[in-house]
Amino acid sequence: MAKKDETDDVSLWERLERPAAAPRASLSAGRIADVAIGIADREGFAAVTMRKVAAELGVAPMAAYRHVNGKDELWALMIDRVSGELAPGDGISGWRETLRAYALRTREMMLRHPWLAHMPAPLFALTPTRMAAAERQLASLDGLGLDVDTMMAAFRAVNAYVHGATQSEAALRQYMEEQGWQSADETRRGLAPQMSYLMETGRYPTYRRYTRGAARKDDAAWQFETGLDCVLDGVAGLVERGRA
Amino acid sequence: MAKKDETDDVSLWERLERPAAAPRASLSAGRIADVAIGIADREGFAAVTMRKVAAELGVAPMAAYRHVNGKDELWALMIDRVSGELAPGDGISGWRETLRAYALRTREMMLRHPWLAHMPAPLFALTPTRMAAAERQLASLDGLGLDVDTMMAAFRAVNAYVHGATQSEAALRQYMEEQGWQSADETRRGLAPQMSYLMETGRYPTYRRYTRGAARKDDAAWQFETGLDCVLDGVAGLVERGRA
DNA sequence: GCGTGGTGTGTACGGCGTATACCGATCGGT
DNA sequence: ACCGATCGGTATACGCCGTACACACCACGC
Repeated sequence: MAKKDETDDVSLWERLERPAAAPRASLSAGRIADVAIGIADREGFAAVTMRKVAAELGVAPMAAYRHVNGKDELWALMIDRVSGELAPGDGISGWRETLRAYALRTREMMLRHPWLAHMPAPLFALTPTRMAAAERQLASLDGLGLDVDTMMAAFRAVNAYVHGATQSEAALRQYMEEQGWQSADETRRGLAPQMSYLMETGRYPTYRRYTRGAARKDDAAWQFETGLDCVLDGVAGLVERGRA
Repeated sequence: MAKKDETDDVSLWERLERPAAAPRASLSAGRIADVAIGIADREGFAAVTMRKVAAELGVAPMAAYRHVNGKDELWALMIDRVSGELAPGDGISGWRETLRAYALRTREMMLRHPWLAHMPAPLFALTPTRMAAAERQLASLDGLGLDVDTMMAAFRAVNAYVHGATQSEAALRQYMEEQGWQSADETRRGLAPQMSYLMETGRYPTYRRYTRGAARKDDAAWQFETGLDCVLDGVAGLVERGRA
């Protein structure tokens, strides 16, 4: 009965909040997730293997399955753990400041853990730590005269932008690391063989003008914040119209 | 010499544009990619296997490797093929109409092919068909008084939003399909065990209010377009300031 | 007629996720 | 103080995966 069936039936998160349940265990879902996060940070998403996690814990490959139902659940745990880095400090007030702070911290988190870009997206919604972040952002939009649908749409718009923008930035960084490229120039040199064929077709004149003449081409933070402020300006419009 | 080394050295895209190179082959990179896309559409991202693709082509597992360097290259091909569905029809004019049309079509494309959400992001940048879409969107922002950096930032902002928003929508749909849930109500019922524990903690009052009282909770198109118009409003601000 | 090179095949290797059966230690009830 | 139940970790095994490598075939230019 007890634990095995519990692992099947009860929500992962409910199980997690009963630390007293297993005092004589050397493993725990938290330790497993931490080791997995370490591997992912150091060696990339694909290197996270049930067997490698177990090895790093000095334990047989199957041992982890007593605490985690499978790889999917491990992923959910990794996301939840790492999302603890999201909560911004005190002293922020107002919806714009709140959403902006979360956006910046989300970007930092995803750049610190580039493997997040590979995670199946639905997992992102349902972990408790992520829900807490969502709650705080939603609450900052409360009381401005918006209906709940519009509040949620605004929240989602900002977060969709942040995820989309940071995913491509993180994935590029990770790709650079895999290839051993250290700088933007080195990357351009590495990508040149692929790129030059495309550019020489003459089909992409505007794009070409950008690669030649842009001043902020390598300033990822500027690009991110410029886009972010666009989205926040749009939300501000929504808020004004809602207030009226 | 010839083909094997060529497969290693020359860009995939350059190879593709020489159809005359191999007249007596029964396979081709295009056919392989099409079959792979079919499998991904029907059975999901994880079901795309070199072996399964080969089987569907009635060919030995290793045969595909004569035309495609490995699974990564197959992915790039799949993305490029499917991106042909992006180009919007005629009769659109102005940056806002152009960006909006691409956004809507990108969403439709990603919902038609939910496996796109699982693709490593850098591949998205460098395929010829995607570059063509980028070029057309960038060109629509040209001549408005924006510098190239700002043009690119605006383009990226819209596309980041579109990808982020549609990824989570597509991933949710795919998850529903995996679970056999057909409707929004069925999904809520299926998610309830996970959800109710979280909600009953009382930590997410605003979120709870949304799940109870929202009118457009299941209108994904409305949510997408509301967010999209936010972002476009933000870009409009950028354009106005650039014009001044 | 014959080498040559492009195309598909067969075999094999190492790694993966995980089902299943197992074993010793520990605990609750008596 | 005992004893079954249960829990944490183990050992073994299966069927899949991507792909390296050596080989067989066939069409062609000479």
